[in-house]
Amino acid sequence: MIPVPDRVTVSPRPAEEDPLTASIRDVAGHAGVSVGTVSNVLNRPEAVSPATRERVQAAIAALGFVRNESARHLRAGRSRVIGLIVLDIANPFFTDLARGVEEVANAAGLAVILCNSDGQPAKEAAHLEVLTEQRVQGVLITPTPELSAEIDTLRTRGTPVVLVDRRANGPDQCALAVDDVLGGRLAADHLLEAGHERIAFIGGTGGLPQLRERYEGVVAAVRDHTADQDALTVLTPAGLTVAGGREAASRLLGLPAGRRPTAAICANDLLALGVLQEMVRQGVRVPEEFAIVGYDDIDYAAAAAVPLTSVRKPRHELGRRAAELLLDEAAGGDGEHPHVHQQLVFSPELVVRESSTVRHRRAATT
Amino acid sequence: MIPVPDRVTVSPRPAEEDPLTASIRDVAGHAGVSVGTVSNVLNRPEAVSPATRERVQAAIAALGFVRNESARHLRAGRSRVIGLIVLDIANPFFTDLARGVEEVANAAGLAVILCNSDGQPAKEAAHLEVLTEQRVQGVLITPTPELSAEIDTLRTRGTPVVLVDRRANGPDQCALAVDDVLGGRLAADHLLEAGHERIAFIGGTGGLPQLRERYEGVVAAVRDHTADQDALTVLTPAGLTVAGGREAASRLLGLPAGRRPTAAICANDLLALGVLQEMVRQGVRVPEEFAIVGYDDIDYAAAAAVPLTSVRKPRHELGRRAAELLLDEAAGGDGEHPHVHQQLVFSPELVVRESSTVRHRRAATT
DNA sequence: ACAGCCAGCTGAAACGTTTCAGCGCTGCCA
DNA sequence: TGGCAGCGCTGAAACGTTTCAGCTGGCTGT
Repeated sequence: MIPVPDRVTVSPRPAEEDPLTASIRDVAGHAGVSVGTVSNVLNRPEAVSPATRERVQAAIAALGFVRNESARHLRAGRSRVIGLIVLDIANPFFTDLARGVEEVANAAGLAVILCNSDGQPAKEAAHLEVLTEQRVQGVLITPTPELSAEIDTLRTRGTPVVLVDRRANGPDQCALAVDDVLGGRLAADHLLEAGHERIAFIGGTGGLPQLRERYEGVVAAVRDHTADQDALTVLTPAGLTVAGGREAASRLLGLPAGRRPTAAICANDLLALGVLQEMVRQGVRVPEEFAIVGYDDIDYAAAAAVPLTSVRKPRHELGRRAAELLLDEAAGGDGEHPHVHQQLVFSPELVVRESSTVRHRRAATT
Repeated sequence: MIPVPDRVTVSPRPAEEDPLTASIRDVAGHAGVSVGTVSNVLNRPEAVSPATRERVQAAIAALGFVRNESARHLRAGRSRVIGLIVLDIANPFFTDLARGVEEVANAAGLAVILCNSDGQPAKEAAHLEVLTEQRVQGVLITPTPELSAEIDTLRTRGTPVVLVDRRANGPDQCALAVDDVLGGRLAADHLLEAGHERIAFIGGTGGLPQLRERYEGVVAAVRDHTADQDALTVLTPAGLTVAGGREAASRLLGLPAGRRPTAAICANDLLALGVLQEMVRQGVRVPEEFAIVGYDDIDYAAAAAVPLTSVRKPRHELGRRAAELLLDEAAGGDGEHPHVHQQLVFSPELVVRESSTVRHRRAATT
């Protein structure tokens, strides 16, 4: 025998409406309708008669009611948030990318949780954990070198994950990459054609696949051009930062003049800025005595001591398209067609500025 | 007569555990305990016997269970997210600030939703609305010029709002500001003492209070130094960006040589970089023919064509302290003392580099 | 006149947690 | 030996939504 209360009072909160956090129930009470009707006004206004609708809207305004997303999400099963994990929030490449993501997400009514992994797998994992707890609709990530198990875990839970500036391992996931082999080749060809015979690649050969690709492109171009084994010097900086570039440059300057490269290709623009800064500080004239090519073409590349030649990536577009793919995957397609995983590869383009050209061939700055 | 079902089945989900989204109930079933016990393992592990605890933890691992933050928040009444709204995500000043915020928030187990208002009140309002719906624990904001009504609304709801890089209107709220009058004065004094008699202030006199303060500091310093009414020229750039700086510089160069300033104080470093870039492009030597002082001392200031003299603000520290104040306010104090609203004012400091000094007085670059 | 239908609304279940009253058991003390 | 405290656990309410079956009353068509 199940005991049944003879009368159930459904008003645990005081009749007095609490202005701090009015709920849909308070609105219903205030407007003299049921909670279901208030919900309809919010989500399917056309299903409610104009008179009632106005009454409810007046109550909403009077009480300052704002939907509780957590409750909404709990019931509806899907949240209105996406996550974005980048490698270095201080790198303008990623803020430009983030801007593109935010534009698309906001237009779709979604909030973006922007996380910074600083290239550390532990931080990345911690952020993924938080995003999982938040049950985000999807995650955009520029991952650390090893694709972590956490990413797969998230995907098996059914949360879409789109890789950004990184190739997918297989066809079962969306990814947006840039053809960095081409990028490296463009940079090297440019320097080799200008007559440089010894080139440095600053960025190392391991670590991030994006960097390895750039290195491979450089190697291929150099090999096509010369048989000299010493034509290419590789330096691995401490970090992909301005400071890392400065330190690499001073190492270059420590080489005996005969073996010292006359130009450097840097794995990103921050490194290039650091190299430039150190060269100028040591009295080395750029580009006359030393040419520099950067990568990413961040806005500061054009504003540098000597405007930097750089390999441009469509960072804003990368962000926008990534967000669009994520939303499409999260929605299961666009209504007509089911979602199909795409692996997009963008082509970079070389932007020639003064840092790699003799003054009389000076290019117009952007 | 209320109809009563003769038997209520409480198992709407299949007995088969769904690996996609195991709930606390699935874990309880798997471990042979009640949901309350699972919750205790998660939140008060010391209240559960070791044997049971291990059994539950094994079930959690086996099912890949991850807490649902929405449900947790709904019940507990407080979310584990804070919001940060900045004026320009592309400005490194704000990313450094964001980094400081994230450090503190992550250490406290909170996620940060980073929003970009782009200086537009409408975007700011939209972001505040989303953050309200998310029931964030608090909001850090560098607001657009007019403190919007939405901010007050949020505060009356009981959500802490801390103003960042902005003075509070009254003592009833936390705010962290920088003494920008002092900053403007430092910059102007530096140039005046170096012998400059005509100075430009690039940044306008209205708009953001931070900029107005910088302007006031400059005005005060100039007035202390000379009675010449024409000693100060004010330019209002289209935006606080590199492009805005370039455009302002070309306007300066359009002035008749006799009235043209010999130095500029820029309201931020992006403007200063733009001015520098345009000057160099037009063949004006910096600092010999034209001196430049920036503001914020972002990392790129030191890496510029001519390393920029700039007014340094403690951006990382600003972010950290802001987050700490917000957390303290959200927690209602530190346990011993109740929260007291604080209005912190940081002092900026002038970092002299080459852009404002003749070469032989060259300062060491950072 | 009556069946049938529809628009417009109500009321309750369900989402996944946390919290808390309460229950049974063990061991201690009087 | 009986009472009682405390440990470890259970079970259900509650958080604020959305969703959906179902109710009511007015209108239409025959």
